[in-house]
Amino acid sequence: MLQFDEVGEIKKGPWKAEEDEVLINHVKKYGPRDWSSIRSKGLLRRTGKSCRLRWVNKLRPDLKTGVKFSAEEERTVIDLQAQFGNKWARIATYLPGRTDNDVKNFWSSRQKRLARILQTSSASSSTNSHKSTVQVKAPAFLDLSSVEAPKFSSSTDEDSAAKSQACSSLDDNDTIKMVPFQDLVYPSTLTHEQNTLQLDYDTSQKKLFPEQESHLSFPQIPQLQSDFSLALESQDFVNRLGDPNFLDEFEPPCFVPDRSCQIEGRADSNDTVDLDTLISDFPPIDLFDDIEPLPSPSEWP
DNA sequence: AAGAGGGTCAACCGCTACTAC
DNA sequence: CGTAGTAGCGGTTGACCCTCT
Repeated sequence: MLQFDEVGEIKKGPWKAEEDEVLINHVKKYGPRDWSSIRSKGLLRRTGKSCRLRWVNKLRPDLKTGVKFSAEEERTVIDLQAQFGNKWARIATYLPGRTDNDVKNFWSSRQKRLARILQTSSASSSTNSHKSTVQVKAPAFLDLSSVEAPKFSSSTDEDSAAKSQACSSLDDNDTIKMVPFQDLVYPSTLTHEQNTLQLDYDTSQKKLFPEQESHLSFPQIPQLQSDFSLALESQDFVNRLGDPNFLDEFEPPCFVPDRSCQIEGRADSNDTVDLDTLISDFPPIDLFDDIEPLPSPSEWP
């Protein structure tokens, strides 16, 4: 329903096609400026602010309207948000066709989703003191015998160092390399039987990562998953998931389930988390905290 | 089929920065 | 330098749509 300012007859609410047309004509004539003159000339009963917003967010000719954020764009936003914070307008300058409003809405949705998932996860594990178990059902073609259990059950400095670099990622040649990643919690044991990987977590291991105590409940798999998420964005990588020898490229404790795998978290509950959901929901907000800052905008291609 | 819940999007509001006088 | 007007930005809200139960 349209609203009117009692004093100035300011029109609010959704824009009509006729109003858009007037606005577009004004911009064609004078350029994207003098927004308040639109009202003073009696062309529209909208404030200058409202006109500017409408142009910037909806009428600009170069906008990607109705197109979802690509994986590349999502990565860019996550990356730049880690670097710049909530500077949506600045971030939007790196994304052709996207407005600050688009970026803001994307981020806000993502935050809500993450919050909801983490809330659910912590609720599901809150009744369990020190143990949680995650099972990964791998597709038949994966040879789980090639997966070795990590040896992270003690808390020596050596292991701690190993943990800090125990996250795999892809280099330019799509091969796996180890990179520092401190946000992971590793299973105390990893066993496999037929087509199921079982990861047991001893959540009492607070000594190693006291600052990560909040992560020592269920969502360990999402944290591992963040790495898969990065990896799976390489199409070639995805294609090779069907290769029976694929896992041979991985070093323990890394394993890469197929997208169709189901991951079950059993922290005193029977939660089932769909892998695709996890992939789309991660990497976590702080995933990029430990990587080097991006080059300055002038250095961008 | 209907209601609830969640996600997305457009638009507004309040504040700050900038600019002209 | 101070002030008023304007532009721009980030946060928030509400409507609408879709999915699930």
